[in-house]
Amino acid sequence: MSQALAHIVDDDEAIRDALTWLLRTRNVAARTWASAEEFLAGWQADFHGCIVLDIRMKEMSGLECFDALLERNNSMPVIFLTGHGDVPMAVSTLKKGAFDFLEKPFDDNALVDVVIRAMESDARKQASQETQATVTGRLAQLTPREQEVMQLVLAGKFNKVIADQLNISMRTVEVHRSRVFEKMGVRSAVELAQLLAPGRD
Amino acid sequence: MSQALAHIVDDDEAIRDALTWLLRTRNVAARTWASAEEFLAGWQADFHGCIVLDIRMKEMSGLECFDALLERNNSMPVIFLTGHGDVPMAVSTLKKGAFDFLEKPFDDNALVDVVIRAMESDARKQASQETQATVTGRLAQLTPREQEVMQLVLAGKFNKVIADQLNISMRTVEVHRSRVFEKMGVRSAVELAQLLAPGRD
DNA sequence: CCCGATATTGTGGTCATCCGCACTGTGGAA
DNA sequence: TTCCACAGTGCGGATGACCACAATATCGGG
Repeated sequence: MSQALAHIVDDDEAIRDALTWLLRTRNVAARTWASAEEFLAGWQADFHGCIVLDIRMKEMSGLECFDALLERNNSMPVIFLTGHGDVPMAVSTLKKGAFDFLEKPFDDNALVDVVIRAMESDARKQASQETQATVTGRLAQLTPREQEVMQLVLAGKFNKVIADQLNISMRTVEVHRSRVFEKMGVRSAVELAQLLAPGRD
Repeated sequence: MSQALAHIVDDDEAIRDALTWLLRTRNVAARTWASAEEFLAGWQADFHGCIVLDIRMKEMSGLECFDALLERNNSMPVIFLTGHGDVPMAVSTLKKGAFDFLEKPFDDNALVDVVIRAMESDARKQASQETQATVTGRLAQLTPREQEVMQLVLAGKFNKVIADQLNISMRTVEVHRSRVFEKMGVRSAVELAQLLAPGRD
């Protein structure tokens, strides 16, 4: 997994260097990209940290870049920088999920604070997504029959009822049930319910 | 429970009348308030629908009114209207949870669409909050001892272990456990776990 | 053709759950 | 003082969950 980085996307080298220096003095690792196209080309799904995105750039704008990232299911928080902001633009980006929207000239410390909050937010999201991925992975290891039985167990049905419904014997249900618990890493139906309740698929 | 209303808060009577008419033609019930103070005085926790809030008003501004509503745990979505919007203001209100932020002059149909989406959003939130309130209410009906036993049941412990831990007999645990299921309206520990997993207290 | 994964079933037994019935004790409210 | 909610306890039985041991059967590869 790649390290958490603040990705600075701006076509002005002076700004890139200034921001990088600013963040480094606060112990925030940064990487710079000279254009939206370059960033999108280098972007990978396992990137973590946050993105500082200038809106007015040559060729592809920050807004277009943001839309492209949304389509790729980017998970990193995006902080917009703009010189001539207008309200509808700010509103629409925030409603689309941007983390913040700052107008130049901005306060150096304020930007760094926002970046740090964004990176903390991403770290939290990442942690919960990883546990979620573990659960999903374990679910994938279940055979079709086991998943079927699991659903009925979660519905609170007795083994006897499940057996009737699937036209199999109680003993077979017990075997599947046991394998489900084993593969999912739980030891009771209660734990299973708690594992699957917050964030179903 | 009160009906869903679009609450229009603006000190300009012409605007209030225009918005009311606009919404009525699209079958959205509206109620007007001539100032932030008046609205806050009349506001009740069981209001539902949405709030259309002008920012620049005599005496208390829309922003101050919004902050007051946040402190009262208002649940209705707030749509800001402003003549001379500035970006930081829009950003900060949206980050504080405002539903939208529109600049005058705005498109009539666009505003109505936003109001309708806001009211739909509130209806959904209200529905989930009501089921949550039901659960919380039932939890409140449990005696302290019953809550204690419930926690241990949810931790997946056997009645025997619970009995040891609370220094009581297994039979007593069974009685409490049974009462918990009865009061919470479930028939198994699995249902209980599912009821309490999404949104703990 | 043999192997592994999947699905299935039975026997017999242990442990846990759940429930009705009967009973004790305490502390606060009417 | 009487009534009631709350807490605690024992007995015995019915039912469900779980497990070790033991098997059969299908299917897709290697």
